[in-house]
Amino acid sequence: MQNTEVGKSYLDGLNDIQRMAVTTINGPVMVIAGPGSGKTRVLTFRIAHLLKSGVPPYQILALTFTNKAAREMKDRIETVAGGDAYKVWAGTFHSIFARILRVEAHKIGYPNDFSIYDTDDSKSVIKEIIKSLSLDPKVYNVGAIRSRISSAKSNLITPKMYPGNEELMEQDKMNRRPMTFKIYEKYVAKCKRAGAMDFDDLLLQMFRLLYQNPENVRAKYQAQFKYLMVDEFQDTNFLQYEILKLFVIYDGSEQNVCIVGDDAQSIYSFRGATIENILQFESDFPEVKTYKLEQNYRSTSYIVKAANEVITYNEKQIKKEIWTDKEEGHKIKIIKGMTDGEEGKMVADSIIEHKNRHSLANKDIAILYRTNAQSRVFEEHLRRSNIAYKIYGGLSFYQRKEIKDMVAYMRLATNYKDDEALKRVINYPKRGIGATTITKLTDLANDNEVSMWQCLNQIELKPRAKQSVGKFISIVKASQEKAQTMDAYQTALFIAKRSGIVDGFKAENNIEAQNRLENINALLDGIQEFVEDDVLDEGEDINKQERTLTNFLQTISLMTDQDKDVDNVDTVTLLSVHAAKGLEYKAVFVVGMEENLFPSYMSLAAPDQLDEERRLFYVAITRAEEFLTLSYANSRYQYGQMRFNDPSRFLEEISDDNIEASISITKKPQFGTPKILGKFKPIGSASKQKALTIDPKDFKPNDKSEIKVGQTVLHMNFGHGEVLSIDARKVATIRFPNLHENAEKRIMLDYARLQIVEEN
DNA sequence: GTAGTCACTATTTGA
DNA sequence: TAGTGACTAC
Repeated sequence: MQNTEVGKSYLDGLNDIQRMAVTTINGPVMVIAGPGSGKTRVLTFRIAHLLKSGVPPYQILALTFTNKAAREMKDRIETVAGGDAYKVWAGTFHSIFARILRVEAHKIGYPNDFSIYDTDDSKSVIKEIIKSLSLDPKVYNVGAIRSRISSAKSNLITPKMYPGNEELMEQDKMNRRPMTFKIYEKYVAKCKRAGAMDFDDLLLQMFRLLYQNPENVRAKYQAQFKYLMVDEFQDTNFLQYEILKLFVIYDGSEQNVCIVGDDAQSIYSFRGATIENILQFESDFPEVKTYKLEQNYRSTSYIVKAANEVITYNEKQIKKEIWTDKEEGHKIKIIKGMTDGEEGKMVADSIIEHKNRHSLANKDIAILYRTNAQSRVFEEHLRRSNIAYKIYGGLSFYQRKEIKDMVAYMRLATNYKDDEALKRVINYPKRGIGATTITKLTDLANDNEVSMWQCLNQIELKPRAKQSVGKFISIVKASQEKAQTMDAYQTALFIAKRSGIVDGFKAENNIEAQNRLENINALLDGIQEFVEDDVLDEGEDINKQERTLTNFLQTISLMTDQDKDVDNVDTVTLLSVHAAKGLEYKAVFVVGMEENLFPSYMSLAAPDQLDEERRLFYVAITRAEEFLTLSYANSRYQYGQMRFNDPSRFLEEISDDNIEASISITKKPQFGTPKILGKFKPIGSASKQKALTIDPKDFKPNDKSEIKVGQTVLHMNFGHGEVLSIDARKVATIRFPNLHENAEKRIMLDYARLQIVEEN
């Protein structure tokens, strides 16, 4: 195809290197894209360019890591290319593969309606296995085993191969978990029996599907996907790369594959991502053309310089230096607090200052931290300063109990073998099926190596239990029938009623039940929307598959809370550095810049991991467009006790030229100062401060006997609240206006620490 | 079978 | 500290 035939206007906005990366569409291409270098632009324009060059959209496969990135890409392609751009196969690895597996799964022995097990489901399965093998659950830590299994899968090590791998076996022995291989074996068998795939399976089974079916499957998809693109390639693991190769490397392949990534932003090695893939790519595709995008369009020069300085401390890296032609801008600010509380206050104050002085909106501002647990202090001070904020991370909608319960019923309706779903709701709402019955059931299922559902009719039970089980069976059967005859919304509505979940909440009739009910309604609304989307037709996304219940379940299980629609409320954003990747803000606060925290203490021993922390810091600072503030505290509460940390080594890696002069870093820790925190604080100053902030040292809880109805009290976490009632068991209902609208909490006076602020 | 209590433990990131 | 899971008492 000649460029001249193609409308050129969209290429005009690109710099030379970007344009090369966009227009080199034949053969393998590698784009190393520094932060803010227009990576997404290149990807989308490249796809647009393919389309305009006459490539049919369904021949293009673009893989990303997050739904958000995929959606953004799709939206932008449509703007640039229009037409049937939505037919491009763009999505996350997991969602694209799930989509293919829905069609092909039966060829590798799974039902096409397979369930998708989330992390909780996997853990629950593993837990049961550990128990059944009579292993000590303290030694055999569920989380550790799960990640062990996950990484085995990601490296294509099957349960059969595992015991033969000396390195793995040796590691397990050292960790006193020599039976890990056995758990792995049972885990895989159990998931298979349940007709379920976990997240890793979506990749692994995709690989198996292609690998084992060279003629009738692999060839088909090789022929279909003529142009492949992978975003954030540095985050791919071994398995993902192997799948990519199955798509691209074969006799007669044109090898039109383009990977985009930045080794300096590789921050997911803990979950199996390996930079090796980038190096490997160069040797697997010797013809590769490499383009380095080094011009940064995002940040002002002090920030760019600081980023470059920091990253040079890492030894392993693809040589590159980002640069900008933007003005120098503002130097980087460093804030130091005595305590984490003070750090929070200072950051909140600084945010106000930024807003006033530089007329920034809330949404221009983000607070980035290493661990989600750090968000609390900042929430508190933002709330006190009346700054609207939102937090990424934490419990997402689909992780709420009532939602998971509903989803479990829906899963059973589409895949009766789904043991995890069955266990979740067999006695929910309570219908008198107790531990004894469930144990019998699991034992029988395990002994016969079938799903629990298949045993339901066969276990011998006392009449009462039998009746209860019968009730459950009839609910599920009825739901299954509905699922086959009605649409997803009708089915869900039916389940909500027939299961008794809705009635249960209605009967409870308190605020919490009310909330849960609302959540269920929100879920139902969501399903309805999902169903009706179909009617709109000429839709936008490729996930416009049939609007079945199965597909709805798939969509939500692959969704994360970062996929929540970003509503247009003007709020400050609080999020972990990991979650911030790919985002940008005018003003960024990177907080908790302390040794043992950032870098995390888990990383200090291993140089590799320390490098990853540094890349993480690199990602953090390059999120900032104009203002970058780094903060730390001399002491902070961690795990319920006061800890003292040195300022982060990363702070010293930025040269003074780029840092605002007024504050210099205390290089030596000052252990002496905060030792006797709060003990001798004059009483007068306490009341003055308390309206703005709760410092632990100003918090003087009253005895539970003094708490009375009508008082205004102060709670360390929830702030001010009004005591509405106290019942006989000394449980107080307190309304905390600061939490969210009319949030009422039931607080046990025996345990809570409350300070009386006003008598009434 | 359930609710309530107690003790323990985990402390990183997330699809 | 807070969240969870096991245990105990009804």
